[in-house]
Amino acid sequence: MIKNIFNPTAEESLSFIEKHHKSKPDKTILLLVGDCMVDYRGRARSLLDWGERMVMIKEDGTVLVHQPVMREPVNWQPVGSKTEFKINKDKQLVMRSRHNRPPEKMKITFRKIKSIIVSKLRDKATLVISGMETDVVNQIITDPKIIEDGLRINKREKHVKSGLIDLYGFDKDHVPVVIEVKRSIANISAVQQLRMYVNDVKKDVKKANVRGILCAPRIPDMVKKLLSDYGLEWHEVERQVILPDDWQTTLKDF
Amino acid sequence: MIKNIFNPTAEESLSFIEKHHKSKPDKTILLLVGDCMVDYRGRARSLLDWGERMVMIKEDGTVLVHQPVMREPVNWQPVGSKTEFKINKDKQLVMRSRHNRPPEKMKITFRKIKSIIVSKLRDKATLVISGMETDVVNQIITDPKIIEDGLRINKREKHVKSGLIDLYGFDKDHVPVVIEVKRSIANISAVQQLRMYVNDVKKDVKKANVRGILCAPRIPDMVKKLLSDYGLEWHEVERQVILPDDWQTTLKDF
DNA sequence: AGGTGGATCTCGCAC
DNA sequence: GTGCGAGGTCCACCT
Repeated sequence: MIKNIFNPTAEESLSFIEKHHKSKPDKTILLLVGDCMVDYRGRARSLLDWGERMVMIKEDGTVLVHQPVMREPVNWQPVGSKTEFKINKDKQLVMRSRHNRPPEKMKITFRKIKSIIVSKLRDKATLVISGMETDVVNQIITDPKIIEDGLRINKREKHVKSGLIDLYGFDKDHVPVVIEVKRSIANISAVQQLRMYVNDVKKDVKKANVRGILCAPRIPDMVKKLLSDYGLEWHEVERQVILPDDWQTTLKDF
Repeated sequence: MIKNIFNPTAEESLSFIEKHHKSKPDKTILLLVGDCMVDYRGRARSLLDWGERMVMIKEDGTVLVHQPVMREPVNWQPVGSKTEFKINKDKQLVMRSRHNRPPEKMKITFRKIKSIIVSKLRDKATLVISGMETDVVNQIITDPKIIEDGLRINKREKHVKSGLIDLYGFDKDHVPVVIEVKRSIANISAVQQLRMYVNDVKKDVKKANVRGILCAPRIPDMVKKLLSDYGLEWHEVERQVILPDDWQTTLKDF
């Protein structure tokens, strides 16, 4: 199902929306292309002056206002918002969207509407994704010798005073090992983080000898130097992406 | 300018896109509603099975794939991507988008197209927003007794070895004070950050007595406990939002 | 429901 | 260009 109207007046827009969207906003998406201004009040406040944008209302109540550039919507309302349409005293179409907890409201006033589309979208697929930090962590758990021979991983997400250790275990000489994993370039704050964790563990286990290893696909020289200064280690890991077997055929003809 | 076509075949879609979008992709946005699957390879990899979605190509090359729910696009390409359309051997419309540095590519295959819209969007407005961390920082500079009586702010964005101190000054007893400002909920890493800054200042000024205060609209009990453990202080600040004067009239009739 | 941390984060700013 | 931090972050996961 798809319905559309082009260059409608405000009144035509309102009756179109009431006919095709209002009774089932949770079953259809609505697209509006037009010249509008946007007022927002909630966690912050903003005002966006007149301009032509694409407005989308999704089935879950999400509202997105997209300018002609940028990945991010310039304004939006969160999942669970309720949206209503009216005609104001200047005969303009006005859209008001409300959200509770956190309280947020957005008002969009249209002075020209180029197009409205209402459509049902049948989509039950969920994204299958790979290549995230958790994948690297899982990879090390599955095969600890990626880091070094004799390493045994004991715990994932071990809580210490300063935060959460990604991986905790012992090396072949039974020395405690703290591993911090980063999915992209490691930075100085990762070093500080690792340093704190190692100190926490030293106190917890009452041992002076605790190793700390930073794992990342790339570790800049400055960071390596800092790690050396603190007696910490590092390991550059290949960020390999594992996909289900039946993907291979799909991907080869990219 | 706005052009549209409904329930086109793959061939009709291709010629419509070539006619209305291909020659000026940086001057028009393109909306596609249809049943598609998405392959993505780049910083990560993903596969999204068949389903009906809304695909948008913006003037800057950004591509967004939106499912019927969620604020975030399920797939996307960054600003600066180049997109091409073809018909595959199964007579399906295929969209390929490429990006350099970081290398990313996305392939969308359509098996049914419900609607295509091409439109020019004239929009020169930029968002006026308020409620940022700098506001709290400015507020403290303007009126330091918000934190405590006798406090004098000496420097904003003071550089130390570990980073950038938000606010630096002295209390009524001339003891150095380091203030770290967070605009939302303070977390454990903010404590570590403050702790390092205080240590850096202790070394710099060669004094054992340096105070550290964490300012945030909300500070969880666990974080407060950690601050106490380290001999640091905190101050929960009201996050006030400042708007230009001429907004008041616009906002009052929300 | 609230806390915690990752993200194909995105985006802006300073160096 | 690269690095760093904020965001109306969003979002999933866990307690």
